[in-house]
Amino acid sequence: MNDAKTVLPDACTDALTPFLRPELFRALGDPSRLALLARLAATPGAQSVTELSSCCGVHFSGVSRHLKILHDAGLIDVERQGREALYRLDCGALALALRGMADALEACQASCCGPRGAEGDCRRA
Amino acid sequence: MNDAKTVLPDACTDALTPFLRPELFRALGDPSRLALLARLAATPGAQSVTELSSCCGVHFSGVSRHLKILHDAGLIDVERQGREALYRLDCGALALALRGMADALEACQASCCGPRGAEGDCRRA
DNA sequence: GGAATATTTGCAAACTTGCGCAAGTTTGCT
DNA sequence: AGCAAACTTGCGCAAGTTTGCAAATATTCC
Repeated sequence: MNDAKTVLPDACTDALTPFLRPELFRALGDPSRLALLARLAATPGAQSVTELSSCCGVHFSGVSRHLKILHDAGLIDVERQGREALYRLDCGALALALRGMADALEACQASCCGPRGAEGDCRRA
Repeated sequence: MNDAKTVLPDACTDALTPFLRPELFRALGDPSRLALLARLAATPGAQSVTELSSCCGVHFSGVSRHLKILHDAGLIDVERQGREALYRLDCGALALALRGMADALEACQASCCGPRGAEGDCRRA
């Protein structure tokens, strides 16, 4: 085994790093929050906390907290209207985060393995 | 306020659901595990637990556990070789999961908002 | 002002997670 | 067989999460 593996310090890692956001994935890592996102995605227009409470079997106070977490992660927008808080999915932000990471990863693989899949090819053993 | 919001039961949700995997995002929701993934992505070839231990300041027993979590989520492959366990990123699986969710989300938005951005348009308030 | 509605927040209970250490397992080497 | 190397797993601890209930905080409507 090579005693000094070549860890590329270059473009590869630099491009990937900004997409490695634990809080974002943590926000996505809970069933109730995923249900909320699905509901937000599947319903036209913005929805209130009480409306959203019906989608996962969680008390509305819990839903309020979940929505805050999603909002803090930049995944949903709030608009206060009277005594309601209307939430809507920021589809673009989420899609960008996910695709950005996918793209960066693949670029990384491509760059570290070399174009001809030589020597230490990472792709499909 | 409409008392009965139209929650689309159709293609939209059905296409999104398979990508809503909490364990997957949970696996991605930890800094040490993200560091491991970055390392795996930036280094050609497979790497052993001990090698990987140097990338996040975590005891190798912890790294072993992290790798198991990533593996269970389908993000990395293991190959046992003698007394070593060689891990490599399953870049395709990860990229597919991320892009799949991004695509499904956007399809969802497009379908639930109608093509002309009528009435309850979800896109950019 | 007072009642009703909508949401947030404090609190406590149950549970999960991340961590290091030590012990166990498997494999290779002499 | 004996020993070392590489990894996994059980244990305990500290810290963090999720959840419901109840109280606090707006906001609207008489």
